[in-house]
Amino acid sequence: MIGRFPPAKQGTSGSGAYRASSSAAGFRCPMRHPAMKTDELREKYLAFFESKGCVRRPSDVLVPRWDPSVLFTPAGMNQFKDHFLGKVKLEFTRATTCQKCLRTGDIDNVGRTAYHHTFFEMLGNFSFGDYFKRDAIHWAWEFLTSPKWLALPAARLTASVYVDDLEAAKIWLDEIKLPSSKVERMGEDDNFWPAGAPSQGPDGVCGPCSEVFYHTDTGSVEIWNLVFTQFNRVGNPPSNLRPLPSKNIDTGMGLERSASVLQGVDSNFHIDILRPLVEAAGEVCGIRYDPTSEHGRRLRRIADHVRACTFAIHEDVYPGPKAEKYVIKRLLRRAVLDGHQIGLRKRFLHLLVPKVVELMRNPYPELRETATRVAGVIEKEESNFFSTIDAGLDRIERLFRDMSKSGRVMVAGEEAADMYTTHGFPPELFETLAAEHNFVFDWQGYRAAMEQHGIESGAGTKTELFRRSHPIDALKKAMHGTDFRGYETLQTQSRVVGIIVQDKLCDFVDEVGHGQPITIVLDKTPFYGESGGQVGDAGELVGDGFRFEVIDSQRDGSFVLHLGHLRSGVIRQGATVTARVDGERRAGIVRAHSATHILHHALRKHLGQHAQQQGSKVDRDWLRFDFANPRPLTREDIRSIENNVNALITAAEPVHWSTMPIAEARKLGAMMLFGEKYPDDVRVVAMGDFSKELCGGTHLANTGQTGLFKIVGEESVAAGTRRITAITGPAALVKVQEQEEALAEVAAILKAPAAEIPARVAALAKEVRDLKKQAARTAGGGEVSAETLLAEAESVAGAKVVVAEVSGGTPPVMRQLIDQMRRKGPPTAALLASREQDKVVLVAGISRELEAKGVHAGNWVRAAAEAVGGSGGGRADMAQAGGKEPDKLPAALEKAREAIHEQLAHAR
RNA sequence: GGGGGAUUAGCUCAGUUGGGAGAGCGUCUGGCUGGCAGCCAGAAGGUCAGGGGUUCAAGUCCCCUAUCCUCCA
Repeated sequence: MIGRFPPAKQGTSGSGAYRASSSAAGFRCPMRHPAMKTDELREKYLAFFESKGCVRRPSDVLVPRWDPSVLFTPAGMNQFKDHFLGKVKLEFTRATTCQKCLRTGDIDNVGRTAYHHTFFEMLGNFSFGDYFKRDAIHWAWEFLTSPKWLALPAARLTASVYVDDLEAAKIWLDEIKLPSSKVERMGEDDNFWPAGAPSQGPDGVCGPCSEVFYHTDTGSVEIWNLVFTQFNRVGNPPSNLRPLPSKNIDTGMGLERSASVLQGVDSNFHIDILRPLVEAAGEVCGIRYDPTSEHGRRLRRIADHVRACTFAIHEDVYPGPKAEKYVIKRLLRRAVLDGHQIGLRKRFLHLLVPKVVELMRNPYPELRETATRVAGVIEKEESNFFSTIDAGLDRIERLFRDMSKSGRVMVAGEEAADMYTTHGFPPELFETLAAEHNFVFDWQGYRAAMEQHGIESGAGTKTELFRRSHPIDALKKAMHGTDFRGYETLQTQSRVVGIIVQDKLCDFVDEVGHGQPITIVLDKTPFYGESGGQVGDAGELVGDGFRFEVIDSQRDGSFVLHLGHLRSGVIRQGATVTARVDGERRAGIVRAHSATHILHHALRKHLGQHAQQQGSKVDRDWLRFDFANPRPLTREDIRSIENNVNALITAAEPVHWSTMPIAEARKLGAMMLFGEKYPDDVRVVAMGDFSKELCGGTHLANTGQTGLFKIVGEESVAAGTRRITAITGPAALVKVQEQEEALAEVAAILKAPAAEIPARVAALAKEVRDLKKQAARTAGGGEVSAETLLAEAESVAGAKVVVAEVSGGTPPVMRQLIDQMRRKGPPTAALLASREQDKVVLVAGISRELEAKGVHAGNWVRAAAEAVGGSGGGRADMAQAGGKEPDKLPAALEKAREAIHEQLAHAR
């Protein structure tokens, strides 16, 4: 895009208002007022569109777990997908946001160009069937040029429109009064969303767009993209663009780009919220930031990546081997590698986290709350990466030695690719090391090998880009959701508003004994749909002449889905039912859920505030809780955490809950997870004065109702994350009783009191070990010794020859005997054999002198083994064989004598 | 989701067509010795991740499982 227009010099004689400032490098045009801060730009934008009736919405999370089609939020419109698709009942029809985004498509350009980032912020305004092209264009123009807002000189601005979008062109020309030379018409590859959609697809919602450019003396910057989604594409051209009944506006204005224009700097990395970070990166790397140097590029990359990772880790996305976690790991390692190539040999990246937090504190004050943990996670990953490099260095040293030995001068691309894919060793570093040893590095071969690796890894599973439509969508248009009454009651009188069988809405079901569960939606319900880790309720729906058994409850948005089976009668749309939750089951779930909160508190008290929840699952008197901790818990840790939880249960602290605006909950210090997007009003569950958590789940009235809490497992789920499994109430009691029972059985077997069992078992284990050793020492050694065997030896050609059966001789014993004979005297050749059930074992050994003469123990023992239906082999001085016919052992020994005579006769 | 690799003494690791489980550091014992990883001698310590298979014979080859590392999507 850069440079598509000639510099906008029309109508000026190249002087006055456009004179580039010569004082500060990078300042291309003089500002009429002090350069606008990025924070101010962000706020002005949102305020401006609020004044146009848009609802100001907070940024969605960076990692939208609710949206399986993306790993990270890629654009401002992402949180409004369902709004655009008409899938939800709208609470507002126009909105404005500043959205944090992360994209890795252009990752290789980051640092090299002025405008590429992985992490960035996007200003946007959105219309869902409300205002359209005229307002969108007029407002964009007003915001950019009005003295009250950005006050950019109109002469510096141009627009582009889609070639067939006469409507947009007309607005720019006739209403905004841009000269026709400043309105460029572009094809579908540039000015259509999705790019190339009319001819290439995909089918679905699409539309032309219009971009606004700002021109400096050296080039132009695209600062705003207005997308007019007005068509539904159906099939191939021609006439495949059907007008949508409801037209939408989706706009995006890059915050960093726009700030760079307002601040008159030549790169996004030089605006007020980024340049200090780039310079801080220079500081921790011990160099001064020079924008034009190779190191300058590296510092910009470090700044970009550390910003991205800080936000992602803030939302609990730790570096790891899968999906979004892997993206973060790669970003971190790239940044660390840049530091390494600048010359750093120790951890440094984590030192930049405070700077990120400081520069972003106005829009994202919550970063402060996790800064320590974020820095810790980054430091850990840095240190892992350095270990990876160290381990790789050993391997590479070995490779270099081999290469020198064999006279090779080029590091093969395959070797480099193997070092990278198997051991994580970066090729850039490999190349540097190779150069130091005067080896050539084969980049071409490396790339080819990596491409091959990509093919072999396969495409994996393709993520579903568009969620398939669901019958629930029809309900979503009609009502906001199911009214959940399960906090106060376990039984309601409800009305059936939806019956879904195999993904289709039905009017009634009368088939009793159907296989697949069917789904019932009610207007109100006491059933808790699975969410927040708590499993769904079970129970029954009973109405006039029918009974429906609910085996599970799920949630879809704000709807509760009752899954189960019709047991009798006919269930109809509109029928009145008594919805009744299985109270005993729910009670167990509630005990486990409240215990989870108590456990969370105890973990943080005992291990430190970093031990934050990473995920949980709550079932009937059973819970699984994942939390951040760098090392396994000791038995003492577990014991004292368990004690702490049980003490808080015994204290019988009251449990209260209330709903309040999220800001108020934050003020109260309620524990919240930053990877979640919370509604405007949140539910806060408080226990005594020790725990306050945002939580939608169901809880006890008093912690004492938990009964007993018992930890039954502690394990690792990922680097830096541990998992505790625990049980509560009756289940905990049963478990303890079972263990008591098992212990009693063991005590009975040992005939020892329970308390003495450990000592008794230890003594038994030692005894077994000692007996085994003794047995090994005495086996076969009882009757025979090296001396007795030698005494019976015959002399052949100056050598002693021993061929004998050693009853009960195991291979180690026979080897030892042969060793003793060889050490004792003259050159000796010995072959010993023993029977072992239906097998024969043969061991042969010869003195070095005989080996030097060409006698071979392996050949010898093989010759003998053949006589007992086996084979064998080994080294020249010691070999081993086996056979399967013990009866023929005497013949084998005879054969052995012949064979050794033969060999000695031919000895050199 | 897929590819590659690892798992051997308390720790770091070696173990090469399948044939006697090793080194360095650490520990213990004895001796020598004024230093910063002091030196010498000796010893203890292993279900070669677990399970199955091939073989006369498996740390080594094949299959499965677990855990970890690593790359790709």
